[in-house]
Amino acid sequence: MTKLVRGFRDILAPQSNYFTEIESAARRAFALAGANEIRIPTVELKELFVKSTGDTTDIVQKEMYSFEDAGGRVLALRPEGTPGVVRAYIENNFAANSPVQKLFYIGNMFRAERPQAGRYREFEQIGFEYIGSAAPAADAETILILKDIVAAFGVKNYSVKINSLGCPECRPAYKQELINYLKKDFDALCDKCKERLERNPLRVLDCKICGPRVTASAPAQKLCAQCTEHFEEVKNLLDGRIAYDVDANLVRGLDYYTRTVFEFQAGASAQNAIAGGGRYDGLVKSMGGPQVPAVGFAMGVERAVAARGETQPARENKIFVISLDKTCNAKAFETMYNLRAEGVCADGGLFDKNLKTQLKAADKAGAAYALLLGPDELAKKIFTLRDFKTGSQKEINFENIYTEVKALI
RNA sequence: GUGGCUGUAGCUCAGCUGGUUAGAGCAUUGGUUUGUGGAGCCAAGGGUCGGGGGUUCGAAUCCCCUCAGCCACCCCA
Repeated sequence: MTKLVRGFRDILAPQSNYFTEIESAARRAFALAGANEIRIPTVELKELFVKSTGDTTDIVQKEMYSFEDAGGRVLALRPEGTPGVVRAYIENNFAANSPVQKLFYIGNMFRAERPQAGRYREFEQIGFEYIGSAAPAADAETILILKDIVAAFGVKNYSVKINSLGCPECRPAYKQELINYLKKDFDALCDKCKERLERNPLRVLDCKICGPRVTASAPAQKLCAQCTEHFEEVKNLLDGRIAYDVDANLVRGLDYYTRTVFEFQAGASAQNAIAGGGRYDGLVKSMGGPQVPAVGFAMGVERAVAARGETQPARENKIFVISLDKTCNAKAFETMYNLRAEGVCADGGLFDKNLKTQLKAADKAGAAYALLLGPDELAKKIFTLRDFKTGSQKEINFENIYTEVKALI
C-alpha cells in the first residue's frame, strides 16, 4: 500500500488535541495583546526566501522544497513564516496606513532536513511579528507574549536565553575583529568553521567544536552606544517578569536578525529549541519596503507539545446513549440528537450491540454518564441514567430529560 | 546531508549458534443461559517476520541493496 512520505506524519488524538490546546492558548494571548491573525500562502516564489531568510543559511541552501510550476515559476514551500508576513506587509502597503502591526500566524512549514524526533519535514509554527516599532518595549512584549503562551499551555521546565547581535553600525566592525582574531589560529578551526569564517563568523561562536575553545579568548561583542542602551532597556523591562539568561554565544541562524535575539529551550533531546526569534530592523527595507523596524518569534508546536508531555484528560461531560431493544432505538436516537441541540455532548448510538458492549464503549469513550433506554423504561416513559463515577443510577421522566441532563453537565 | 543503532500481529516485545503449520501480554471481535462498564471467565480473528535480491536442501535468523524510524552530528522551531 501507499505509505507516508518520509518526515511527514499523521497526528492522531490525543496529540491532535494538544495542538488545538496550544493554538487556543496562543490565540487568547494574541487577542489580549491586540494582535491580528494573518493567513499567508503555503507557497511563495523561491526568491522570497532566498532574499529574506538568507542565501547563506542552511534553510535556503539545502532544506527548501522548491519546484517549478506549469508556468515556469520557481516556487517553494515556505520553510518559515516571517518572509511571507513581511512580503504581505509591504504588498498591502501597511506602512502608509497603519505602520505598526502586530500580526500572528499559525501554519505548517516545510524543511527537507533529515527527520529525527522533534524534527519533521512538515511542522507547525505559531508565529508573531511586531512590525513598525523600534522600541525596546516591543522586544520585551514579544518575548513576554511568547512566555505567556508557553506557560498557559503548561510547559514547565523551560529556559530563556537572550542576546544582542548589534546593528549595522556596530556589527560589521565586530565581525571584522572576530575574523581577524580567528584567522590568527585558522588551522585550529574545524572544517565547517573554516568555511563559515568569512561568510558568517558569528556562527563559529555557536559551533559545538570550536565554540567552547574560542569564546573564552575571542573579542567580546562590542555594541554601539545605541544598541547597548536598547539591550539594557529590554532587560529592564523583562526583569521580574521572566527568568532569563544572557548568552553571548546565542547566534540565530537566520541572516536577518539584528539587536535582540532569544530562544526558549526545553526538553532533553538535541532539538530543544521550542521557540526562537529576534529583531530584524533591516528586513522590510531589504525586501523592497520602507525602513521599518520589526521583532518577532516563531514557536515549534510539536516541540512545545513534546516538552509539555501528555496530559490526563478529565472524564468528559459526555453522555452516552444506550438502547437495549429495537423498540427503543427511535426514542434513544431522538434523545441523543436533541441533547446535542441542547448543547450537551451526546455520544453512543451503538444500538445493535448488547448492553455490556455498549457500556464498555461508553467507558472507553470517557463518558461521564450513560443514558439507558430499554423496554422497561419505555413502558414507564423514563430513562435510567447511570453515573460512571459513582456507579449509581436514577430514573428520569421523558419530559424532564433535557433539563435534568443539562443541570448535571 | 554524514555516521551509528533498529525494523517480528493494532501496541510492547520473545523467537538460543539458520531446521517442520512464527509465539506471549495488552488491544480488538464474539460468547459468558434472561438488561449493567472501569485487569471475571471462555473462544476467535489478525503477521507473505519493512520491501527486494542473494547464499543454502532449508532463512524471521547469514550477506547485499532499498525503504522507514530512532540517536548523534548538522541545523533550527
